[in-house]
Amino acid sequence: MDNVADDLRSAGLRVTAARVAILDHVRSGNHLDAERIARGVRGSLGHVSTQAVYDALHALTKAGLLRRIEPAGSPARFESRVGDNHHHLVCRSCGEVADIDCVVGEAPCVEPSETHGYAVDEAEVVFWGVCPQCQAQAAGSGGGEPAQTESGG
Amino acid sequence: MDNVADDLRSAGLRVTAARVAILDHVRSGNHLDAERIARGVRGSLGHVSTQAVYDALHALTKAGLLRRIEPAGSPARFESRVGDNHHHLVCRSCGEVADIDCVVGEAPCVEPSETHGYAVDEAEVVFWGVCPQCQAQAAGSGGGEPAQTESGG
DNA sequence: TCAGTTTCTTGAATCATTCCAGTTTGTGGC
DNA sequence: GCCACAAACTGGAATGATTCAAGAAACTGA
Repeated sequence: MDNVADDLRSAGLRVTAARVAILDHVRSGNHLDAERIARGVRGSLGHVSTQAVYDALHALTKAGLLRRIEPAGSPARFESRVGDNHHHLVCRSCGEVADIDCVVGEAPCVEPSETHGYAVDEAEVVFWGVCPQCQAQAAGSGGGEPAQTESGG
Repeated sequence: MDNVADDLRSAGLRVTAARVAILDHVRSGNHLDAERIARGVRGSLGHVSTQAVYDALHALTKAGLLRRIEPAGSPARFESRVGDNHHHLVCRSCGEVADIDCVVGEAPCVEPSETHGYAVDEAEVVFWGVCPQCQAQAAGSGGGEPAQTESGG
């Protein structure tokens, strides 16, 4: 528990109950959105304002202790695995997010063929699919309705 | 111009002035957001409700005539290049989006190392950087403030 | 032209997130 | 342990993108 406080300190951030709880919460249950984090933190601290949660999340993200990911069509999520440029697997049905290690080592991902003059500093890869649970549910309900299946491309 | 109407028809959509104008507009100026599209369409048709624009964009996207992209932190954008699974280059400073052909052919992009049981059907790659214009501006203003530089990973 | 269905209009609502002003709390020095 | 300062938190309102709802208008095929 205390290493959380330590991490905050070494990142140059003040150690407050809210921040400790938030960081701890994100570390124990990864890829949570702001609301879920707020709820969890309130469960342990009693009361924390929404604003405090957003503020802390921004501070932690800026300090490099959290990483913010934002899959299309769902609110921002936060994860504690920072530093390695891993990628994500998002379920179209339930929105669940899973981590994936860099696809082919690392170089190919960050080396676009034409940069159009852009100064590229990061490559973000998101795989879209259906998670095992939703697959099972869809199969179990006789091929029901797996939320949205836009079949984009 | 009429091939737009044709495309609508062959996609099973009714041909209305709003839809023709919207599809035409997106094709001429790519990667536009809903508001910009609405403004442009109003410029040619006089008046179109915001709702009609969103509705048409959804219909066109669902029909496969448009593709919706949603870079983190900016409103949804629409592009007319569908079918090929190309990727995108997004400017951190101004939000501008550019197309990039698939990085390494196509296979590596859609083949994550571990799928965690997910049924993966699409890989989305977004390169983050700074566009030439914003680079020039930043250099011109003596290294000013290029919006946000979160230095994520 | 008629009927039926789809699409558009207007207005309000929703959701995630941010802004503001004032109070509280953590931190370092004494 | 106490003080002062800056950072963090509270409560409330606001913003921006998008969606919902109900009724009017337009498109399509007969």
